[in-house]
Amino acid sequence: MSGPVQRRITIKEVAEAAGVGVATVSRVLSGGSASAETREKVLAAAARLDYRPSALGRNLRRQRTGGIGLLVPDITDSFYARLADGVLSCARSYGEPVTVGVTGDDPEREAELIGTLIEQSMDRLISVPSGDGEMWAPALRAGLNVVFADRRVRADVPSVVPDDRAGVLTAVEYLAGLGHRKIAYLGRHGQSQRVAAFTAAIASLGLPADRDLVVHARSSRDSAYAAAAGLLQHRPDVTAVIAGGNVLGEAAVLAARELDVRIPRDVSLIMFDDVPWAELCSPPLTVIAQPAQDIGYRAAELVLRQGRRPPAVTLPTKLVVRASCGPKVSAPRR
Amino acid sequence: MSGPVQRRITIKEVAEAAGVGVATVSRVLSGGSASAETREKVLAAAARLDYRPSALGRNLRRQRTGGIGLLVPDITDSFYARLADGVLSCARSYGEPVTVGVTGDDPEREAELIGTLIEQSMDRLISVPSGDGEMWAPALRAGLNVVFADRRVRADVPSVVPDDRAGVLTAVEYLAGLGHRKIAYLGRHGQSQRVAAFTAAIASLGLPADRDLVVHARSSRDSAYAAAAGLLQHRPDVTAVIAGGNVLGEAAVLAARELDVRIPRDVSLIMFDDVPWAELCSPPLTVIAQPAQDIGYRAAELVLRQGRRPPAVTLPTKLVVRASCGPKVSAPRR
DNA sequence: AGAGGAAGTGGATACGTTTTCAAGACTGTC
DNA sequence: GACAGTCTTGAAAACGTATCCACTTCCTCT
Repeated sequence: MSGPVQRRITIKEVAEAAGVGVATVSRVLSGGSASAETREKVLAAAARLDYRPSALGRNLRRQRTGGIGLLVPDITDSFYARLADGVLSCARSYGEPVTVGVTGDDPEREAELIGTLIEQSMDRLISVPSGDGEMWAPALRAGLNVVFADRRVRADVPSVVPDDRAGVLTAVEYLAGLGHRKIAYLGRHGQSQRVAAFTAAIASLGLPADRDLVVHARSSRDSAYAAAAGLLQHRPDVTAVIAGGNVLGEAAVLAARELDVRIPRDVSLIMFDDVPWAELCSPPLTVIAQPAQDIGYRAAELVLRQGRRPPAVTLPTKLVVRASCGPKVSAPRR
Repeated sequence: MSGPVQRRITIKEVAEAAGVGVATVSRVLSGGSASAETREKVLAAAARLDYRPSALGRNLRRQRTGGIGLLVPDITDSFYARLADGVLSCARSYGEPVTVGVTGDDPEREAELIGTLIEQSMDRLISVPSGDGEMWAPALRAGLNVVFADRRVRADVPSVVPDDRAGVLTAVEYLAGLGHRKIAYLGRHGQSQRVAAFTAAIASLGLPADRDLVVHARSSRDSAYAAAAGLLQHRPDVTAVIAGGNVLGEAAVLAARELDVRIPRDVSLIMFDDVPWAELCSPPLTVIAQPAQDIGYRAAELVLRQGRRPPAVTLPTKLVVRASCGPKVSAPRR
């Protein structure tokens, strides 16, 4: 039914049509030097034949595939979707295709995806690393151009991260200012940086340290809900919680509602990451806004620019006060 | 500073190490016939050298790049993010990398991205088409394996779409049942299918037809807000609106709040696409749930299976009643 | 035992490009 | 007018793989 597929035009045919050698065509098309007359002829022939250079041939010759590999834990998470959008936006202005992989915060899956990308000879990679980044050693040894986003787990890899320390500190200070002393942190695996910032903030403000006040969830929504519900249920003494991401925050609101814990009367909630629905939520959520898109964009810039690269760039976060935090009530909730 | 990058192992070296010819190595590794003894030797040598076949060489030889190209209007939109997640999930089980492009619902950008992917010799493409799909003609002529997702704009391209007709009809019937007669549709460009279903549903229920009751927005959040606000402001007679997607719904809630239009007292709202925050919203949003992830997964299956492909698969939608719709009040809002 | 066939194997080729290299054409200077 | 220098050009090699084809070996059937 469908017509005969038309064979692809090669550089050889263009050369023939223009009456020059293939080398000349290649040079003209990649901006090398050539006489005005030849350039004219080649360009005309290429246009006439609608020639499109094959990335396959070029890549094999150059021993590297263009484009960028991007590894995120969960593309369904608004934060990573925005991060990806930033990467895609930057890559588009360079005309570079982006190959996306979802790690699910699983180091094993991440290693597997790295393998696939190496097989493709992708030499530029942006990743939100899952574990401690040890699986990156072979990739780095192979000369890959790697940039980490959102998390900084290796000193030898340039990273673009939000200012976790300042963000967490702001949140903790804000809650402490409202009288809260038992503050819990609801995080996901892989956020070691942020957890460290949390315990440091707690300590610096002289609040009681309690390891059980940091709870971890996997990347799935179910896991987030379970963690949030568990926290709310088993620790009636906590009066404020910081959710380490928008799906954690969503889970916290849901769990609170289910358990009949009122926000902010019974517990105050601060969510990391400002998402459009935070304002629509009931109550509107106080958040630590993170420049997700910028993180992606800057990471892409870093990985595309060949020049010397700064070891790390940290982007500011911002506290956006809405209505999910209130003063601590004296009576502990039942 | 960084150690010497280690050169890549080639099939030639494996052949040498195994004491066989390159052809044999290739055959063994791609599952061709070989004696048990040779297979053993080759596999051992490959493992010992940690050989990874180069996708570059293979692709050039095969005249096709593996992997899937995926084109979505906006990866930031939860619907398309979930759709992409479905594609990625299916592709992963086949070990195929996925290259993602963002079209912004702009046919020109879409054409540009198609060009980039053709240049990469990608021969499998999944797209949420932006316009009427005319820019796909060259790609199809080039023999590309294309599947449309979410929208069906060409009969000669297999498509995986939600059941727009049934979904819209359900929504309109539900609203009509509550007494609403002036129902507006807030859509985005590219959703011709759904708009047609809307006008058809309106007609089939004997409601007054009014072309101005369907309003269009571009893919950006700003545009969505402007469209929603405009509709709410200029048409005080509409008592119910159907938002054709989650960002439209979000914009409608925001605009209503800004304009002091109460939901559902002043206007009822049904949103296409069930998102986690719909339940968290105030009021919780009544929605038409769409199987976004399934759409992506099925599309990926279709594009990966070489066999005969059905012209179209339609996935069911579901009305989820929450609290954003109420009976029509007799007095028109001011 | 000889013929016929099947199965295993490796050399050679092609995929489309970029880049090197040497040769040719041309310009300017002494 | 000869020579050094610059600029332009095309033939050829290389990138790593899959596949064609011819060759050898081994088995089976007459």
